[in-house]
Amino acid sequence: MTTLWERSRQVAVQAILDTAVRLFAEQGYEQTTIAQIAREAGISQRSLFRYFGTKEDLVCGDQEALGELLKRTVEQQPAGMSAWDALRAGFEVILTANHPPERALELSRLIFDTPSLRARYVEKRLRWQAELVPVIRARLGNGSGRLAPDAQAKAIVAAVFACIDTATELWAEHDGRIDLADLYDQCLAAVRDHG
Amino acid sequence: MTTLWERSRQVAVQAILDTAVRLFAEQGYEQTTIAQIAREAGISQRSLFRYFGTKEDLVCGDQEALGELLKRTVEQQPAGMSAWDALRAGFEVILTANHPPERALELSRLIFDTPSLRARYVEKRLRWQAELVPVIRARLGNGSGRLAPDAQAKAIVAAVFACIDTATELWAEHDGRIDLADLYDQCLAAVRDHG
DNA sequence: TGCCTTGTTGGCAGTTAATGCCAAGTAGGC
DNA sequence: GCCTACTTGGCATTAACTGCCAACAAGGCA
Repeated sequence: MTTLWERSRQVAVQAILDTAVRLFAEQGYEQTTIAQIAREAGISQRSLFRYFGTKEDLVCGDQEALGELLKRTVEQQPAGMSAWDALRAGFEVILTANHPPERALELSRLIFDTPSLRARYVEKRLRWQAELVPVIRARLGNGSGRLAPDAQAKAIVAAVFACIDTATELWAEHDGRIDLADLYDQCLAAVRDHG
Repeated sequence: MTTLWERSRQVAVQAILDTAVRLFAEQGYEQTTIAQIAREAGISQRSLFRYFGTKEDLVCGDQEALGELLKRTVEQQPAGMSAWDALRAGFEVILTANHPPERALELSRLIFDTPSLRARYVEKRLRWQAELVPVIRARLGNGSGRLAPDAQAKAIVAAVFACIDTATELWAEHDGRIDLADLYDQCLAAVRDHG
């Protein structure tokens, strides 16, 4: 354990993150400069960029870790489970592993209200999607469609993420008062149920 | 008609676009600077930014026009047609209105391979989605789901775009040898058909 | 305890995309 | 031919990044 270095790093990261989120909420994302965040967090601009490669990572940074968790969770679902149910189980785990709802709400609003942030957020999610495709592909019965199983998996994963995204947006719009998992189920039903 | 201005503008835009796409293909997007494009297209950097607000617009620029066309097309579908079919009709019109397939393929590859470009592309598509939601909402039968019709429309539009995106990516991966509309139908079937 | 290796920090200069401003030029109406 | 309207290009500036280097702190080792 590289104890002190490790620990002071954690402290610095948290301080930067808190400062950044506060300033973004107060002044808006575009109006807040890296210089200001660094100044108020008591760190040099250069070091801030070492912790967070880009300004967007201050908001979307921990997505990397969640993506890994999501993939592992989906993989570990019982073999008989359908692709849809496995993905839904993964989504559920992410929900509980996420920030406290108060901050998650704040971050979601920030992301959905700031085009460049939303774009970056979607881009990170696209990487999750790519990693999930082989996992889902393994779960598909092989007689079900004309489409190559790989493409079929791609479409299913993309649709699930579209529902996750839509549900999250609705959730943020309603200030978190509606259960996110419920919203997801309803979005999926709107897409998959005919008639 | 503001003839000469209008015409020379068209010429300039086309020259810039050709130069840019060529350089992007040769050296990659990130490695090509605005200064180089301006120099080789014989225009000042300042004017280039007047024609195309951002570097990304050199690739994703004409999306604006397509979004407008998409919305109008979907609106004009017969009243009895389902939301899904209306969206599919819109998609089909866009396909025919797009660039010649050779260039469309090149642009698609560029977009899918360049994270910052893909982010911007997604951002534009999200704007199309937002504009389509009220149009689709008007087309929904009101007894079909627990979800508020607005949310239902949002989910459907998001899912359709997920399929469009997936189909386009597959199409680019197969060098345009598979029909894009077919791919779309198959993606949608993979998502909507149960069993 | 005192050194030495190793990894961290901060400042500085430089690059690139993007924006505002102003002076110079050019098309088109009179 | 002149005047107005609009466009163009150069200049300065900002903000996000990146590379480089010198100062420094942590932890191991004698």
